[in-house]
Amino acid sequence: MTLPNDLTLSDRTSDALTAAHLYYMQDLTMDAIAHELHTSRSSVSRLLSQARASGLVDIQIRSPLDATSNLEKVIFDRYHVTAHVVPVPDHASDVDRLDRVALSVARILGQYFDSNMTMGIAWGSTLNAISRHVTPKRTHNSQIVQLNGAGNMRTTGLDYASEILRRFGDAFGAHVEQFPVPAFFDDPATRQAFWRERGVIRLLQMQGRMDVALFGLGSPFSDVPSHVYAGGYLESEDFDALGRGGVVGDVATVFFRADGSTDGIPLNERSTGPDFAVLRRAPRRICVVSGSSKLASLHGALSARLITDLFIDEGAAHALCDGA
Amino acid sequence: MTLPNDLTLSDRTSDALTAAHLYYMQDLTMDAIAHELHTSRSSVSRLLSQARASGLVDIQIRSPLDATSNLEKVIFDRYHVTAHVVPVPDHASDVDRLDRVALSVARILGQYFDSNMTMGIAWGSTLNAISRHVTPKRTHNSQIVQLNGAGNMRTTGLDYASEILRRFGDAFGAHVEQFPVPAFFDDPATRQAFWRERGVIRLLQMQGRMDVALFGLGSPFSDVPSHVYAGGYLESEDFDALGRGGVVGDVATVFFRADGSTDGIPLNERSTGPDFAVLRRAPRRICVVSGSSKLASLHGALSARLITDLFIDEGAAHALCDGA
DNA sequence: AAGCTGGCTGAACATATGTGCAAGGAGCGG
DNA sequence: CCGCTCCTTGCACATATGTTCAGCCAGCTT
Repeated sequence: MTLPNDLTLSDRTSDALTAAHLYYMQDLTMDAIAHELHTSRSSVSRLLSQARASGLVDIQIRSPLDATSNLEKVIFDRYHVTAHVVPVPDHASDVDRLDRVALSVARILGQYFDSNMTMGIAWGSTLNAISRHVTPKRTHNSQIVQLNGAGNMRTTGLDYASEILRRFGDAFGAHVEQFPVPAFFDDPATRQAFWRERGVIRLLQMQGRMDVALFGLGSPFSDVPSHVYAGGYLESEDFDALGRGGVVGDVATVFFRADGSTDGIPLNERSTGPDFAVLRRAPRRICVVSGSSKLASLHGALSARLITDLFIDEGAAHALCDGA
Repeated sequence: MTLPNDLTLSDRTSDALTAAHLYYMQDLTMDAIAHELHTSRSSVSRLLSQARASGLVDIQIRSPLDATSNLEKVIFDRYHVTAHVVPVPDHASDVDRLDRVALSVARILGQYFDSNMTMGIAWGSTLNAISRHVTPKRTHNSQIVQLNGAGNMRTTGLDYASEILRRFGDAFGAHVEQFPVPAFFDDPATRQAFWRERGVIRLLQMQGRMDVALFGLGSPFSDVPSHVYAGGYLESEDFDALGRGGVVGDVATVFFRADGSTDGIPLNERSTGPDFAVLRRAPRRICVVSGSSKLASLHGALSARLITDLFIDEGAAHALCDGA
């Protein structure tokens, strides 16, 4: 029994690691582990929880060809996008769907993000849900950058967006770069002026260097409007203009039509989200969708080639495949 | 006995995959999953067992720096070998140790072996124990090749060795190449003759192309003699000769001294195991050791530079570090 | 068709695991 | 030194999971 307390790791983490090894690699019962670690069974249970929650234990599903993979294959063939279909029962509510897709994304995200990488992150109910579950993974010299501003007439949006960003930053040990601007400027000229600020330029350059982008979809005219549309960011006249312009959705507050085009949509001139050309520079662009109400929006985003990896609930995936 | 799963996946496997996803990715309880899959909770329990046993679910421990890693670091610094120290309680019996180390190796082996690879495998109690637990992993165009013959005066050894090989082959979907010769020829000349046979040459060439070699250690003069020394492979005169020659152990029935040298050991002329020069050609050479009685043998194997990756129980690891 | 076999199922039971809670201990500021 | 907070622990109980067993069904033989 050596007790040398080494500088690197706390006793607790070390015990958690040993416990995890004994439990997952050697199939001991918690009782047996408790005995080996000279502690109580409950403590072992807690150690293991911690080990899982802190990402010490990494559980993956190796999917050779599963039920959902038929859908995944169809989607790939049709849209050239790597799909991850999340099984969800038909009767699940929209909130359920969102939560369950988000949990799956949160669990798997570590496989996409690593040291020395930059990840761009949007905000909204989808990202919020994901952020609450991200499985931690230690990385070095990596960065999280906010894709679009979150302020509006009533709030700076900092509380909401920065909380989301912070959760990702904590989980990956990454530096977080916030974007403290409103979601939309009132005047396009203000935006242009801002965009000449050195601090802003630095952030935009960072967006240009993204390795991974993570975003949900906005869907203005569906039964379940997204955060942007319900949060007081848009005036009713803006809303009307979107309708007239044939807009079907947005990614990071940049709006697009069914064919994926963004030109001539006035609101985009005032938006702080990244031009799609910038977004498309990221080699991996992960889009998370739950609920069939976002289908029109999804079609648009696919046309705009915004997506390389799609996480989607089973129902919506079916709708996507059947629909077109 | 047939493994039909090609394009279509059996319902059962498909369900297992879905269940695994729901259980491990979405944290549903088995009860909830049973409900979604329209089956009973017990069936879900069984599905999940199957999913784990068949390698559909892959659980890894991401070890940043754990308790055992002190030892691992010391071993690396001193011997330039990547060590995996398996935690085992001090009071564990030798059988326990072997089993637990073997289980750990079996679980992690899939990380070393992949499609289009060739793995060389020895036989003995260690390999036998490992073979009983290998976690399956689907690979293509990969091969398992037997390192040394297993026959002796009484038996062809095929039952024993081929059973071990078969288990690995099944687990990885790999082609198995057996080596149907005795462990030791009676006359060196017979061996030389055999080695000119085309079939044997093919097998030896295969050994020369190994990507991974997996072996335990023999230890002739310890309290717990290894399979080779107790199985009727050696005459007592052979045994005496080993003692006089300063032999401390063997790998795949090729004997070596404390300094790692093999020259001038008569028995090696009759052995069917691979020359160490051949063995060392494999980029990864995984040695599995349990129990401190193999320490002398281990030192010799380290001197001979036979090992790149070492799996060892905690007690033996301590002894290794304290000893020298 | 009857009889057999082997594999699968869910109910009931046996274990194993998760959690609320009260108690104890370390750190800290009076 | 006290009294406070915050964190940890193990117990006891509540849940969740694993396993046994009898019954069922499909496929096959007679």
